[in-house]
Amino acid sequence: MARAGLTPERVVARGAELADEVGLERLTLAMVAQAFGVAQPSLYKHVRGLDALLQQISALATAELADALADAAAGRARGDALRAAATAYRAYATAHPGRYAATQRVPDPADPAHVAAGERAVGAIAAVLRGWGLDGDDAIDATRALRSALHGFVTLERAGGFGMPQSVDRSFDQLVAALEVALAAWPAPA
Amino acid sequence: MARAGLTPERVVARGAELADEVGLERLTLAMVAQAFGVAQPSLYKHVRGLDALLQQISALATAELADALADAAAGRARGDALRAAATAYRAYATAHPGRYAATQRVPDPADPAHVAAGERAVGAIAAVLRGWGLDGDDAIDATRALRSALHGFVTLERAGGFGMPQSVDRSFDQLVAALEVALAAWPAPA
DNA sequence: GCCTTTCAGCTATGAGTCTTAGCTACGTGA
DNA sequence: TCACGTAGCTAAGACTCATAGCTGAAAGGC
Repeated sequence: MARAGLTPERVVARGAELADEVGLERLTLAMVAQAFGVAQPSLYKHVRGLDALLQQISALATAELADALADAAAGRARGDALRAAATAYRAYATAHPGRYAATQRVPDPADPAHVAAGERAVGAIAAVLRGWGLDGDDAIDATRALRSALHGFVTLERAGGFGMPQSVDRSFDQLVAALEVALAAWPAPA
Repeated sequence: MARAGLTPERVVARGAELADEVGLERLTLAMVAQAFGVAQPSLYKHVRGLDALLQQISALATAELADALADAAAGRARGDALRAAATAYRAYATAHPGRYAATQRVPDPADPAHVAAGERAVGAIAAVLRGWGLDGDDAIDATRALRSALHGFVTLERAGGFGMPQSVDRSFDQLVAALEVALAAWPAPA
């Protein structure tokens, strides 16, 4: 029997594709194995198990998202950077729902690349805020607010939480515009 | 063998408690059955299956959350109502993580009580916004923004997404204050 | 060119999940 | 008191992840 030529990287990449297609929570080792035309236990030669596979998909996705955010914000400032990064964030979550869901897993401290990717992603958002001169605790608060708004919007959108027929695109534009208003006044008066 | 006295309501209630303890995604029928001292297939006399149980936990939780939001906002207006509702939202998600996760399931159109609970929850948030005189598409956009910010914050918080040591409580207060700023300027200028 | 070693992928197996089928005996209504 | 409905049971099947141990293809040393 000819070898299938599996590698950890290929298994993770295929797993990420399948997660985007069927949803992260429905991803199964049997599915990945079938995609390679291989018996399910064979995957254990390349991945420690389902949980490890999910964690590595998370690492991959976090790195991709960080890159997308950094690319979008590069060469822009203030409102332009905010809009570009927000749009890139939503676009990634929409194009790669399974991967995006995986990014919500906390990085394994034992995986330096994963931890670094997480820091790059948060850093890309924090960098956008630097245009408003925020630092210290204010920058932390604003970063958390921005992440919350974006994450909340894309997950609600994806989950079908916006039932009304009105344009979701318009709502997103308004959300981003509102964020800009809030940032201009940050920190908000008590 | 004495009957255990199961009912659909008791099964759902116990399921919700267990979901809060172990996490919604780890809730298992075997667990619920064990909590009642009953064989696992016995549950099928009261619940159509795991997915139906999760859906009914969702209905229960959505109703509870809607009540909590309505109670918090009752008798308050504008900033007071916003702060009270936001605090109640976060408190519910923190106290009942499993139930809160269940609220993200889209209501089954065939379950009118569930649909109504969802509308009550969204309506409670929309009612808060009425203090700012929003209506039409603006109200929809603002409701979606508010839901996104709150949902995003509590899910990131719960998932351990706020790794920095700075106070999460303070960040939440700042988020709510920023929402108030944004609402005062709604719709934000393009 | 041959032999050895490594290891990728295999089969077999076990524990756990949800789910259905069919039985039994408890509790209730007549 | 008796019959019926049904709550909860056991048994069984299809699926999951995971481990153990085998086999044969590929790669390296001489």
